[in-house]
Amino acid sequence: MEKTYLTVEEAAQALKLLGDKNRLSIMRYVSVDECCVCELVELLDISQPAMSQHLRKLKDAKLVNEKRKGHWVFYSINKEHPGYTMVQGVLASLPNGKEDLEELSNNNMRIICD
Amino acid sequence: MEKTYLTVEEAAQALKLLGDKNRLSIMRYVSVDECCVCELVELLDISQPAMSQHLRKLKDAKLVNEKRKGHWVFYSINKEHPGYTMVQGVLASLPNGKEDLEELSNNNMRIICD
DNA sequence: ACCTCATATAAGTAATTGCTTATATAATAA
DNA sequence: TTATTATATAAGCAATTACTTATATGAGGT
Repeated sequence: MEKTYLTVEEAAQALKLLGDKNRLSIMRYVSVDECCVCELVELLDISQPAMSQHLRKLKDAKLVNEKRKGHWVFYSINKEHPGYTMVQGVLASLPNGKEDLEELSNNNMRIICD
Repeated sequence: MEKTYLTVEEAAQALKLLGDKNRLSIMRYVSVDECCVCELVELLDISQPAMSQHLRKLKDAKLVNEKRKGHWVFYSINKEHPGYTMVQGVLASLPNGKEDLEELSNNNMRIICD
């Protein structure tokens, strides 16, 4: 596996997006499992439009994938992004989002959206 | 060596600073060797006040150290920063700044400032 | 067709950003 | 002291940011 580099511009563009605590948390969660918008709203405690706007930025930068399932739209980390390795490195220095997602499950809050 | 985590806020603050191509390049250079302001101005081709302002932000966040030597002020990466490991991970996905610094040396441009 | 739910978009706004130009400070040399 | 050099700071400004509220879209159920 050959090591490939990002340009400074590419890296800076991705890092700028990660340099917001809400978006960084979104990445933390969608790197564990795909999440629907309402789950992320629940986890981060921000408004639905604010969440939608953050997700659009991440999607425009191709850092996340979008997938519709009926009413819901699920987002997941894009492992094909050239900066994926860098992003994973960043996320590795943060506590894993898995616990928070499991807590959502335990409270039967995954995909409630009511 | 126990693994320690950053908070999302701590990481986001550091990443926001890295999310600018000029500051990211500064970090790229000062991680290789300590650099004086005029060298960084030469390397990045931005104005001296703009450089000074970027350095102040990095210094305020303690991502870099400052050291005076006569006329010159040298900056170097702060290995004691809690986010140092994360920063190194980010820089590892970029081409090393060493070549550019060596080119400066070859052109006898290190600490000219004239 | 209509209603509801999940999500997206639009428009407006206050705060922040990264620059510019001009000036101040700090260190050394004459 | 005065001059020179390296760097920092101040003030101003256009662009960008992250939110808000209001409205639109898209999918499913009745």
